[in-house]
Amino acid sequence: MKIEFDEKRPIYLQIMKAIKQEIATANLKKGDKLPSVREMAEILKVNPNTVQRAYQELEREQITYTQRGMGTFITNDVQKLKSLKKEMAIELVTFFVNEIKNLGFKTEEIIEIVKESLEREVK
Amino acid sequence: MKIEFDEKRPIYLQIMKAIKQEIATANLKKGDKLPSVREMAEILKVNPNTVQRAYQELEREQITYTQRGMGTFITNDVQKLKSLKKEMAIELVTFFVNEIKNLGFKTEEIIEIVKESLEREVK
Amino acid sequence: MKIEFDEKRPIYLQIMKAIKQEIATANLKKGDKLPSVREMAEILKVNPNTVQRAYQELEREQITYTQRGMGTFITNDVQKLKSLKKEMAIELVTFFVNEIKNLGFKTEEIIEIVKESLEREVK
Amino acid sequence: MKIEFDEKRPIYLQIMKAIKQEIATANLKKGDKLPSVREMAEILKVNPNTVQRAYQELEREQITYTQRGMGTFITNDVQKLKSLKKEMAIELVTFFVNEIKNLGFKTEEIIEIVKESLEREVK
DNA sequence: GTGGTCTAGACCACT
DNA sequence: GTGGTCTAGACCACG
Repeated sequence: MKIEFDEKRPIYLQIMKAIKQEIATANLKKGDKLPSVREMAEILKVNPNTVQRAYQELEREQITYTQRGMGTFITNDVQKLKSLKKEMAIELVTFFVNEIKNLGFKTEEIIEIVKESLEREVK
Repeated sequence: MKIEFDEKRPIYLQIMKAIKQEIATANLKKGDKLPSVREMAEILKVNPNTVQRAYQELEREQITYTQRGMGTFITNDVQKLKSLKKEMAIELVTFFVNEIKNLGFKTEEIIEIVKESLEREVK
Repeated sequence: MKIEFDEKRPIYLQIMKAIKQEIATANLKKGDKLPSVREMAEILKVNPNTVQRAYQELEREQITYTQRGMGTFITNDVQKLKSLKKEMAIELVTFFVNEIKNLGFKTEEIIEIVKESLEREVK
Repeated sequence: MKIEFDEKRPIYLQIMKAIKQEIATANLKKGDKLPSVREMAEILKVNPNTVQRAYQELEREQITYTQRGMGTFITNDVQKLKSLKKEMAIELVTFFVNEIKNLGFKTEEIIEIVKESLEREVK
């Protein structure tokens, strides 16, 4: 796992997001063990406390669970994992649609803009 | 002008954004006078320093200009104002496309999701 | 505010609890400002990070809110504050009743024991 | 014996507590043999080290004793077993009374709350 | 080896 | 001055 840190946003949030994306793309599956706090800290060239913070928040969101002395694991609640991808997508899309409407674009225009952007990506 | 502040993100940035959106939707036009720092501060129930900061940054981006003793005005550079809308849209869309791809969605799916979301909005 | 730290339990949890008790006993009321992180750290002879952690968790529980650059305040949600006392009491009592039943005491005995203990306190 | 582990509190303490409760409710009597460390570990789906630790501490508190090659047994000191129940009850009650007073409840109120809670339990 | 907590000290952006 | 984040380094209990 590699992360290009944004420098502006809290690192622990970026770690959380990266892990969530790994789950969304099924690179991380239920029950998978995450690297230990120290390992991950070394991988990311970051202080262990920062990783700890990220793991803690993930656990609070019930995306991971920890077993004393064993490590941190992706939850076995498959439903949770499925809904995670959906939730992230919905949040992202509604944010996007809101913002773009605030700029005064109409429905048809928006579709057009997105298509354009996607084609540009393909190149 | 009313803003629902997020409290988590810098207030001055939220003010800047709101003003830019007013410009994008043509509620604010070239040469329009902005409320004075104090007026705006009172309207938004915010510290004058915060408004000051927002105005300052807007001027640095050459979206506004100030005339001593007269106040702060939207720039007369029409080109600037036009490109503003486009820039904001592009930035938003590329951000969106990047993020949604990171979630593992394919091109066709993305269009579908956006359409769905737009239809939901219409209701 | 003074706290006698337990040494066994996390300090930040003990700080949180102390603040909640201040609220329950109405020593802290809606909108009251808490000492700044640094002040409180000095008062309690504790590292600022530890106080920070306590404040953060309190905010997550919506018992406090923070205003950027202004400080941390008790929530204005009176309902929340009222229910806080009730919640704490209920949690405590149900815990107690559960535990004491697990020891095999019967209803009448329990009342008796509590009364005894209260009389002892009075002395 | 079944235990629903809390995962937040040390497992070995939870095992100790469960055994003590079995004694308090007379499900375990003087001289009774406890399951071997390995058996118990399998029953509770727990690392044998953890059970070992629990048994060790129980022995340190002279609640059990071990005979080499024979296993671990509840002490024959009937006095000890009787006082165990009393001790646990006293500790629990004084803790409860302390806490509830810290919430600002008065003596009469406390009795009332406990009664209410007990009635609710009966239903 | 594992996570959890804490101290010390620092830097930053915001008000 | 305020909260928020981070690093460095340490200690602890647990498995």
